[in-house]
Amino acid sequence: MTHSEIAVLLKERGIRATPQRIAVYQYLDEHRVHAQADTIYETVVEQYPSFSRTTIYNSIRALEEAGLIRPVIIDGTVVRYDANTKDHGHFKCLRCSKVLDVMDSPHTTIPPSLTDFDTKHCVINYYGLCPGCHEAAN
Amino acid sequence: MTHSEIAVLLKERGIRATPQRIAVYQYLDEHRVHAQADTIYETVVEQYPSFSRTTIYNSIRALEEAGLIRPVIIDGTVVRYDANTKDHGHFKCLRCSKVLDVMDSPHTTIPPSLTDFDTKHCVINYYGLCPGCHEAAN
DNA sequence: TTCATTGCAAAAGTTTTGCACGTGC
DNA sequence: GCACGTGCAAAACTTTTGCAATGAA
Repeated sequence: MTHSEIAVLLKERGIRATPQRIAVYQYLDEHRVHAQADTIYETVVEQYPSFSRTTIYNSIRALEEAGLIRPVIIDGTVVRYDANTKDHGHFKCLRCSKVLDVMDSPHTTIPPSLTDFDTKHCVINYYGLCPGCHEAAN
Repeated sequence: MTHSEIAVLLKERGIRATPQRIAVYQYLDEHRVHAQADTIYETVVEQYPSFSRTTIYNSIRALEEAGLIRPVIIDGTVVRYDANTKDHGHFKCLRCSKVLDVMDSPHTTIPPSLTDFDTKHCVINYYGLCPGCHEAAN
């Protein structure tokens, strides 16, 4: 996606299209690796040397509130981000720590115990060994 | 559970029964609130004033490796712990941040895209408003 | 007795905050 | 032009590490 296409997207969602927000969104859209804030920072700062970590966090929050990116909570202690906003699950390899998308995770129904709750969404995380690590472990 | 019952449990699982580990396990067993490390610390330090934060983290790791407690990853940036080791899901209220057990979450099957993976386990997290917060929001 | 565990202090890693300056619309 | 966003520095918060002293088995 070009900068101007992303700018249109941001304005459609009601947020200002600053170069920093565009760079963060572009990074996440092109690198589907579920990066954490500091990884995004290290890449985009090469392009915009004045970029600060504060701005990464600000931009992430703005994009998240606008519904353009989603947090991926699968690893204690860090929040990763994903530009894939379709409902999907994640797999985390317990050996190499890679986080992969699981696009065909089952559609779950709301369990009876949550009938009085206003459940907005549901996420499924899988943990185990990826094919490469599984082989290496033998 | 008494201290000596917990001591037996720890030894059965092959780890030393120190007073600190017993206190951490007892806290988690009695307070099913999915506490994070520092919350456990603040409570048990009243009982054992010499208790340090390092020991909380050490004890948690030992109990987790022994399979007596489980991490609950539902909230970015912090790891919570649960003495309920039966397979179950969690619900997080987006307003009051409370984390509740969901004992009747569906049993999910491994999706086709993970057939070459060695999937050890799977967790389901629900996000939304709890009954109290849902009512308060109207 | 012996080796695992504890507790202190210090550091590392991630995220937040306050405030002056800059900029998109 | 004005409100919103950025960038710096400093702080807050969670977790990890090194090491000497302690204690469970």
